[in-house]
Amino acid sequence: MALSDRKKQILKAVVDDYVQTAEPVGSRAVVARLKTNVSSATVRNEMADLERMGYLEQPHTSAGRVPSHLGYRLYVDELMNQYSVVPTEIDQFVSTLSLRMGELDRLITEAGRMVSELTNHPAIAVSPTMEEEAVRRFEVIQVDAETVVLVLVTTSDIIKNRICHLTFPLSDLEVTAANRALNAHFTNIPLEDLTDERITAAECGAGADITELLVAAIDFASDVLNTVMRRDIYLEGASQILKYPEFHDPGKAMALLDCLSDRNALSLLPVPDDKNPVQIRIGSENGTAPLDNASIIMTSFHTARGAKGLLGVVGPTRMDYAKVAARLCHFAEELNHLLNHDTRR
Amino acid sequence: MALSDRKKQILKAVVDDYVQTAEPVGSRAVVARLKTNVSSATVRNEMADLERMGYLEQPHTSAGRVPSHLGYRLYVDELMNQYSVVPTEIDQFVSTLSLRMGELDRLITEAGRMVSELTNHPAIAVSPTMEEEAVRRFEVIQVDAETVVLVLVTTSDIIKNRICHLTFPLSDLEVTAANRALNAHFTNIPLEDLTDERITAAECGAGADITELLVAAIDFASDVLNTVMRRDIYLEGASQILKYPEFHDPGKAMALLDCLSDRNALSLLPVPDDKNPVQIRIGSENGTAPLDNASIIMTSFHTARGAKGLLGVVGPTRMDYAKVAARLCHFAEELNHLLNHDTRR
DNA sequence: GGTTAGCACTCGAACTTCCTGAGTGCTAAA
DNA sequence: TTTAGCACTCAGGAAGTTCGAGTGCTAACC
Repeated sequence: MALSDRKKQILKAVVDDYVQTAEPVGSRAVVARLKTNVSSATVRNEMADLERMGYLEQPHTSAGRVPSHLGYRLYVDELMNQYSVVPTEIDQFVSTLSLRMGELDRLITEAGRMVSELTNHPAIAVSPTMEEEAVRRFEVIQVDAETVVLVLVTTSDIIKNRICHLTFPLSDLEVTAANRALNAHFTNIPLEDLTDERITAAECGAGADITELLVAAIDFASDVLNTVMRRDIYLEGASQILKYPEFHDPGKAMALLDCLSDRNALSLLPVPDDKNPVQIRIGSENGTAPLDNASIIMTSFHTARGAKGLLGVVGPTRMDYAKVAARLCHFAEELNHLLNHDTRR
Repeated sequence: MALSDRKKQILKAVVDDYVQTAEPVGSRAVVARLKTNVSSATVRNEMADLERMGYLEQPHTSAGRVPSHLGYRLYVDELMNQYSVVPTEIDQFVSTLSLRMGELDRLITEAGRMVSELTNHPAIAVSPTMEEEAVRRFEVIQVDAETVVLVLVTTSDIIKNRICHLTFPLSDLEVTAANRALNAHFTNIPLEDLTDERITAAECGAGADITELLVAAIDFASDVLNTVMRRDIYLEGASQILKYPEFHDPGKAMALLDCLSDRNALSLLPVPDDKNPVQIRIGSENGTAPLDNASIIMTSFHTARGAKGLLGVVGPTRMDYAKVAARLCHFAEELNHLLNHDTRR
């Protein structure tokens, strides 16, 4: 049973009005917002229909109507305006971020921070990962006799390092040997194959006593792969949620923030795919109590190596979906540009 | 004019009670908390004195008393109990953090996260820096023909890296030359001396066309030094503030969080020194409106190279100073241990 | 002198009651 | 099918009331 065009217009008007005012919308307000010359009584009848169909709700008899989750869903899927993004915001986003290129972790949190600032919502950022990650390149850098820095580059171009104090001084030769051994035996193999036997094997081939260094390096590598493959999730601009009257109740606000600050919050997020590059999850669709009055919009971005990260926002169900989704899309796009073309700076 | 011992005991009782209940404290509650057998009337007289002296305040005539900032100050300086920290908490702190050693940035935020969790307050963490920072060591690592990773270690052992795509392929020889040139000409000189003239000079000595690489490296170095010398400030567990009734008003909570999320929040923080390794700033002592009802406790930690970072918490003025300060001290101490002894893992 | 019992007084918090007005649903006419 | 009209509902605010925790003061007491 399809909705008449007028019903859709009325639903759209209700959502638009409610998003702006946060107050239940009455029939007169809808009339004021619509161009057509129908009376409020007509609108009332239509609204009663929409309520019966599940698109609107009434907080109490003598109040106006509020969109239901179903109403928002229809709005998001069919009705909402295209929103154009102000270029200055994009500029701001790009110029702030281009200062942080090269430090991937920081870039992600910084992107979250900007998104939060520019959308006025708390932002969620998830660091990019690939399904299978391995070490692509090892490097041992000697800082002083007993100190080295271990650097490794992963398959998806993430670079990590660790400073490492040894109990024995190392010669140049040993450093070179370690370098060769590490790159020969421990690159391009998956995490689970970084075993002790391999270390022994590598060591035999090296012809120098560098066990300590090798062990440290492999230890480091497995830490890194563990960390990298465990996607990190960042919540930025949490306090923004307090701007919205639906979260003025500190209990609700805390429940929301706590559940998103959790390291396992990832499982709560909708993940965009090729068919839906922007995922919108509304209220109870989130499937967990603290998020019942919240909506989440997520997009993805990817690094040059194809690792996929996520970027999104949380807000009240009464969220300006059009505006926020549009911005988010643009930001993700710009992030892709930054990550893929302009790698030097 | 010094306070009598009994007055001090009464003040202490008021603070202790108020910290626990968040309700103005009446004379009877004080009597119940004191061991001495004085009547509530006596306590009332003393409390009236304490109010006249500025240590207590009365929200309204028919209510109990609340400590003033001055009262908290005296409490903190002279009266509060020594608090002993539960070892399990320290264990938790240490074991979580030891997983993150070697990534300094992450370590700091993670430390903040733990502090916030274990104290139930939002935590502030400031990344360590030295007054003067320079590059101690450069390394150019070739990933493929046109791609290198630049790694540098700063004076205070911070390690940063950047991946760098060049327009020309590089030979092994050129990489070695660049390495040598960078370490010969650009280590141990302060940020402001990383000038173009030096690049030209270095290049002449190198005997190979590696300008592009050198420029990129120096560019990177100055970025890093800029970033590193600009102390970064992290606010973790922001939502904790909502636990406290004094910040149930979303406006106040937001004002507080916004002012601390700001990148320039550093100037608002008390900085511990040798004489006061734990700085406590109470309410209006903070000198800015959004922090009038908040107190800040800060301690410092330092890296092996002596760079000093900060770790602290924010809370309502009605904060359990004894408990929080004690924990914070222990955490900072453990962080020092981790950073200075146990660098390998 | 300091300490205490007793008492009148104060005033916020919580609970009523009342009123207002926005908004509804329904009916009957256009 | 639309509209005007009207009776009805009910949240939210204003005004009034009560309740009780807590005070300051006085006068007696040690």
